[in-house]
Amino acid sequence: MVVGLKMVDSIVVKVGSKIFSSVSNLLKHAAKSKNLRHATQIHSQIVTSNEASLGNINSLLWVYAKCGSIDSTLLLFATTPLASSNVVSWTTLISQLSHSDNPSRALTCFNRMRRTAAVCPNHFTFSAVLPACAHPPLLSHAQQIHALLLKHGFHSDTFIATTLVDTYANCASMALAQNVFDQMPHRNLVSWNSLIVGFLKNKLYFRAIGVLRALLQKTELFPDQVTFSSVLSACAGMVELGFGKQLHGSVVKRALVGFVYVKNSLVDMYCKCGVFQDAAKLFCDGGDRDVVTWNVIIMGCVHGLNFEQACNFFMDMIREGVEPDETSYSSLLQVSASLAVLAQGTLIHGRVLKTGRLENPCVLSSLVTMYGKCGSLSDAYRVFGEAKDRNVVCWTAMIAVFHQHGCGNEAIELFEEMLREGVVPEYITFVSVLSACSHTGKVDDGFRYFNSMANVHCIEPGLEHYSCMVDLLGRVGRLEEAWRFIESMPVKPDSSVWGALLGACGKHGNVEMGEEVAERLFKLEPDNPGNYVLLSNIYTRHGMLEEADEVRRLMGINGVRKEIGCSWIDVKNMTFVFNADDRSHSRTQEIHEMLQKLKELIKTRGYVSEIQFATNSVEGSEEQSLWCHSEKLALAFGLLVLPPGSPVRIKKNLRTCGDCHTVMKFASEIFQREIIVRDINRFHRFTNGSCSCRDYW
DNA sequence: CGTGGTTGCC
Repeated sequence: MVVGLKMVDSIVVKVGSKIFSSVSNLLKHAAKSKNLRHATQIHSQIVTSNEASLGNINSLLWVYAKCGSIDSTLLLFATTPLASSNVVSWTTLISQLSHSDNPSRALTCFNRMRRTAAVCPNHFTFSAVLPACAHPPLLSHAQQIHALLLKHGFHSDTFIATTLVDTYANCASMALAQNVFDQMPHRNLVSWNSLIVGFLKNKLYFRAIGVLRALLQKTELFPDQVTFSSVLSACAGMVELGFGKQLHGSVVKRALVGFVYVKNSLVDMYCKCGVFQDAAKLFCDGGDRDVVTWNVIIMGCVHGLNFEQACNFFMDMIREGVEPDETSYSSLLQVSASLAVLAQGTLIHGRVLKTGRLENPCVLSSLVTMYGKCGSLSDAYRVFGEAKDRNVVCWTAMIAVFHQHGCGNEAIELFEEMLREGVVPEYITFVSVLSACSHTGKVDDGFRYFNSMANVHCIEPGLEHYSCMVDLLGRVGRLEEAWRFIESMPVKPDSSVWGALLGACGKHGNVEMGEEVAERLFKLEPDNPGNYVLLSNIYTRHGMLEEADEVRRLMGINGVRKEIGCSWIDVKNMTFVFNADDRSHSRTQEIHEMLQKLKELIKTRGYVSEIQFATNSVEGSEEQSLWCHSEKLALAFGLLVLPPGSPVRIKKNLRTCGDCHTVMKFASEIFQREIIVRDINRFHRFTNGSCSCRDYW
């Protein structure tokens, strides 16, 4: 805090209780406190007292850099001719620009320095400018600077060559990085670590481990905490528990577990490898923890679907006085989304706003997804629409939300808008877009987008995309084409691809193909009850009851059980859970009376029970078993206890059944209620007798 | 040179 500025012969300033008598001390203090106001005061004093020596100007440039004020730096530079002929001044400017939001200005400056000012770069200049090209689109600039530093003879400088390895790695050019590394006459541990980190950043985990092996075999160097936190991260990426445990041993032996970076990597490695107990043991070892340690363990819970435990850790974290950061909020939003608890999600949204964290792209995308998964399309779209910066993940999230809510056309329109805005789509974006095409029956558009993946966007389609295409063809009944499409795939079809085709066979009642596809699926995933149910339903619909029974027997032989249908509904602050055939609720009597009344009402309007959905029931009692489905029980309860006119929100653990879907449509009209059913993969919003999914799910 | 992170088909 500047208490007073007093001019004597030289500058004397009282800062707090300390007296500073030289410009250089003043500047040091300003740099340390990052006080921009203080710096500008010194600036004007330097100018008025004629102390604008090159040394002072360069120090001041450095202080402005510390304060992060690019405008001040540029102004000082422009108004001081002395600086424009000095390599230190230029280097300070370039370094600051390299680390700014728009690093390409550092390159412009670098070129101006050489061409216009004819100042020769030194090795500080090279290490300042290289980070400015550390992005894939700027690879050619990195190569130009590489050529230049070869000309200046700096390539054998260990520090510069290491910076170059890092730069090429950040340009996603590991071949070039490796080449520079191989030609280095001397390598220190930082050089080795840079190469490891490079492979790590480019997800070439196996190569990162390979570099560690070479480091151990070929050199006398000792890997340090940076080495270990990086290779552990590679193990986490590979889900390689065996080697990860070995590394843990080395970490203990070398007494590096006290470094919080190393510990965090270890905890994360155990979480990602699915051994949460080992992660928790390490987490609780009494050593240092920081916000990342907490985030890692919280994400570990989310990964293991232990949502309640994730919330408990989050509360412990706050109790221990650790301030949650963007990652913490993003994880908690994922919890709210997974549990579809809108109230909790909204609470976190408020907290995010209060702490000014909506700018963060991860938080933003998680928030959009949370509202989507909690059933509020309008809130998701509002958050998306009001966002300032939207990256491809955020767009992808919104596209997916539209799709989950049955708005396939809107999803596709949004994708087109995204392309018009110049946002580059990625792998997952196409999963949602192709699914949207499938659900809206847009076969030609689907193929156009599918082909554009490789041809326009350089994305190799994966199994997820192939499944979408099979679904796309299968849904509109082009089953033979779908089969041929599978045969033409360059990769081996997996259960998701065959599963899409079996679903289509079910929808279109193709017994022969269904049998053939189901046989493959029974081999690929004998434990998945869905395939048995689908085939059995195909048989039932064709009156092939013996064959249907045979499939049920096969299920028994293979020890596969159909998951019990379960629906739940929130009333005030209580959650009421209904299993199929549930008679445990105290108001069961009223619930069944309500259902009986509903059945009679809708029968007069043309409802015929769709008994093919009555699986697992004794012949003759199919209709009765249909009316004991969990979502119907939850609906009846909701109609009984919720105030008239308020929406009925039901969540279900499985796909909703066709008969229930029909009943919900009728009920929404008769009771003039909005009924929202979230099943395992989408939302059904019933209003006035129709569903948002347009009966296509 | 270093830990954690957002989005998905069915």
